[in-house]
Amino acid sequence: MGYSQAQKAESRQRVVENASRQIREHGIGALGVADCMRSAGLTHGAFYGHFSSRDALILEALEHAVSQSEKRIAFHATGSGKRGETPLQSIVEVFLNVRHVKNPGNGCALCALAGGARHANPDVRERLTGYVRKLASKIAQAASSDSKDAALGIVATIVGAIALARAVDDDKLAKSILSASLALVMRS
Amino acid sequence: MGYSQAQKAESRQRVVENASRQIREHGIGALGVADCMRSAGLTHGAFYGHFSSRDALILEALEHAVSQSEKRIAFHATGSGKRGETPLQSIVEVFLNVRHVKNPGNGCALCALAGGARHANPDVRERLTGYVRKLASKIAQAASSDSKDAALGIVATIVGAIALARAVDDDKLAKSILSASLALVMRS
DNA sequence: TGTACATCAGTGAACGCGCGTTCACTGATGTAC
DNA sequence: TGTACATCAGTGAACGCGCGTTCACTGATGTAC
Repeated sequence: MGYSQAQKAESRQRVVENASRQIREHGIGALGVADCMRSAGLTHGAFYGHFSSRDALILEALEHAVSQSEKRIAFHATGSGKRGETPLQSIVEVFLNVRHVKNPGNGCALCALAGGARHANPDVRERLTGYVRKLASKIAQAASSDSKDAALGIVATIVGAIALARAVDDDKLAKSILSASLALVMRS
Repeated sequence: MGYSQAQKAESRQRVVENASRQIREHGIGALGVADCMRSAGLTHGAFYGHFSSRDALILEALEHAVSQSEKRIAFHATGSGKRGETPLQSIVEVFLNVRHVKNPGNGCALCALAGGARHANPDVRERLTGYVRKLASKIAQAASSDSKDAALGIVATIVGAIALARAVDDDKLAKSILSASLALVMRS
């Protein structure tokens, strides 16, 4: 039907963004070629004009999600949160809140994918590992007194709290998990 | 070829046990009907003589894994660990060790499945939610001074630490995650 | 500026494969006489 | 105790469906003259 080169770039962008949201929302395994093309207003046949394989899209979608998460953390790590909060509290509360639990598609890629990462491509694991390191480093920086290693414990608590809060079928329990985890992290 | 009733019960048991290991090792989505029958020395056609559907087996396999995990916790919660350890440390170290990270198939069902639970059946989520509550209660009991709510933070840290240590593609980083998480939990 | 044509983004049908499920069949088990 | 037969655990072929991938085709874009 005729499409300009600019439109192709936009299509591709839309597919990657939708896929990035979808892998966080429903998991990597749930990402279907036909689905993600349809959600971008295209038919599945056009897929291989944009990506060499489903795995290639997954890697791009992951990269999109992770780099978006990293940027968000870098922003909040400046301590530009509400007044009266420590930098550590400011950064931790970006993760440990009900909105984040309810919206995995726009949330932290690690929280959404950590549980299934060991069944994923080496490439996927590598990218997530890099993100773990960066996140720990930002948190160590915000806590200033802690070593980078100690920050890994905070990362683990955050990831576990979000995974559990999403797994559980009781909203009240989910909230308790969030607040208990926040308290545990801040008391350390 | 002729099989006794006793043999049928044994077959069923073998299938459930293998499936229980497999969902923890490779995820619920990776459990194939033909695979799990083959691993029990049978062909796929016999499956529906034992279970009404794949989902029914998944639920039984989960039940097997969870109740096994619960029993193990109940045992360690008696404080029968090594001398010189607090009951809390004794129970937490059942989870936070390298052997557990390397052997998901024999490990804690929650640590293995929490990440993917929100994509699972309501039945699966319900069973895991019950396990979260029981685990928190046992940990609160071991820590004695803490409220049951505070124990949820410890559960989150444990689940996150194991998920991360398994996700990451660097063994040294995995060990750091474990020790940092143990330190965080014990310092609380 | 206008015309001819090559390019290429997207379409939609088709292929191959794996997987959950069904089913007709087999043959030892174990009960009835 | 021995024989006849119904039961039923397990076999293996087949079905239907979804999904990743391929491909011949379409028609507007945008370049060459």
